[in-house]
Amino acid sequence: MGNEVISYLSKHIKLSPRQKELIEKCTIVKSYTKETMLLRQGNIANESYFVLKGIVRSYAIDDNEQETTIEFYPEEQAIIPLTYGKRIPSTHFLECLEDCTLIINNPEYEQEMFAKYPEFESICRVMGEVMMAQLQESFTDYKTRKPEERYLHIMEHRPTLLQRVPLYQLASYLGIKPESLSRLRKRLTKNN
Amino acid sequence: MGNEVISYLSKHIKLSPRQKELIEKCTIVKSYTKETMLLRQGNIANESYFVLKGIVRSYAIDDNEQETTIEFYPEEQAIIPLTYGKRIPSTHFLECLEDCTLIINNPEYEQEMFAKYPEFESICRVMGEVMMAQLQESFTDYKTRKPEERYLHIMEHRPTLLQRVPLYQLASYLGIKPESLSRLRKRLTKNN
DNA sequence: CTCCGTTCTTGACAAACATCAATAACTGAG
DNA sequence: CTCAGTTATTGATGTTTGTCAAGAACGGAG
Repeated sequence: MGNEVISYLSKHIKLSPRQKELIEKCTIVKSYTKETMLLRQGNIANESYFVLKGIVRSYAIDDNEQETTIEFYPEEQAIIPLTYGKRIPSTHFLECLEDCTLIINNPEYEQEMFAKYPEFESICRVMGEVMMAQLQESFTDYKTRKPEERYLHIMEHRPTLLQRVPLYQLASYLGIKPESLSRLRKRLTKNN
Repeated sequence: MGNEVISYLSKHIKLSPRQKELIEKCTIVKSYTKETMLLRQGNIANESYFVLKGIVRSYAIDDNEQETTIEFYPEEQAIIPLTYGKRIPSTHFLECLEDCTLIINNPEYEQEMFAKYPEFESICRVMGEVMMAQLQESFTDYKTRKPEERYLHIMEHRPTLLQRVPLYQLASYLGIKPESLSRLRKRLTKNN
């Protein structure tokens, strides 16, 4: 069951057999139905996740009631809420877009693990660095590309997203209104 | 000399006297003149930094030779390049916009520290989490706000930036062309 | 199958930004 | 002080997105 985490981590660091065993032993897995809210804006985020099956969306609602999609997390993605482990209210929602199977983690459990197995801290640090690099890369991408280019980039690199996610959510992810995404898509099909 | 790092870290975690001593002891400080390139696109990033004095700009140049400013790092900011500690070429430039005094770190030195003082790993992990939260917050801000709102946000929260940074660089940071920033500023002064 | 609510598309028009080109303001070297 | 190079502003014009409104397509409940 924890094999997916191991395969995820192995892409970034070498894990000893002992560490693999450790991870396998310590994962807590839960399942959620579609539309479940894992976290609401304003609540305290005391869990982090790793997606084994399904897809989770992170989004925020601003003062004008506008929804902004921060990220889609499909299989093999770690989700660490912005306010994870802090005592401040969350700025984001976390919603299951499909039935999901997730690995759950929380700060207390984490601390326990760190104390029991010091190597765990290195693993978490590396994992944090990986996520950081990914986040910074998407930010750079976002600033560098126009909405149309961002759409094409997704078409190329995450094509399954289009089948799994409603277009109005994709639009808010791209930073445009649904109407604009619709026209953008029309433009692209005409020019081919 | 390392006092600034301690004051920075103390904002986020409680440091024991021993840890403070440790940090003070282990910092390597260097100075650079204005316009020094700390890192070039395509090179390997084997240093991370903490700004004691001056301001550093991170930017990328895309296929169309367009410059995109990723971030400005003034005093009390940590700089960890996207590709830090990896063997892949950097996607970013790092440039001193003023004469700078920086604390230097590198992966080997880090590892040495981790081995010598295991508590150092916790400190680094927390620091990583803080940076991650900041990054995610700016990303959300960027997606949520229009260029004009982003400009006003900077006016309010980082007013000194306007005195220290050329407008064309600020424009690329806001995600618009210099001409548009110029008009935006004109609009704002007229309406007051 | 029908109906209702959600999601997606289309149209018309306004607002903001991009682009190209010219000029003005500023800065530092000599 | 003068000149050259960089940085900032302004103007004219086109493209893209936003907005408001209406209708089409889709999907699930009954």
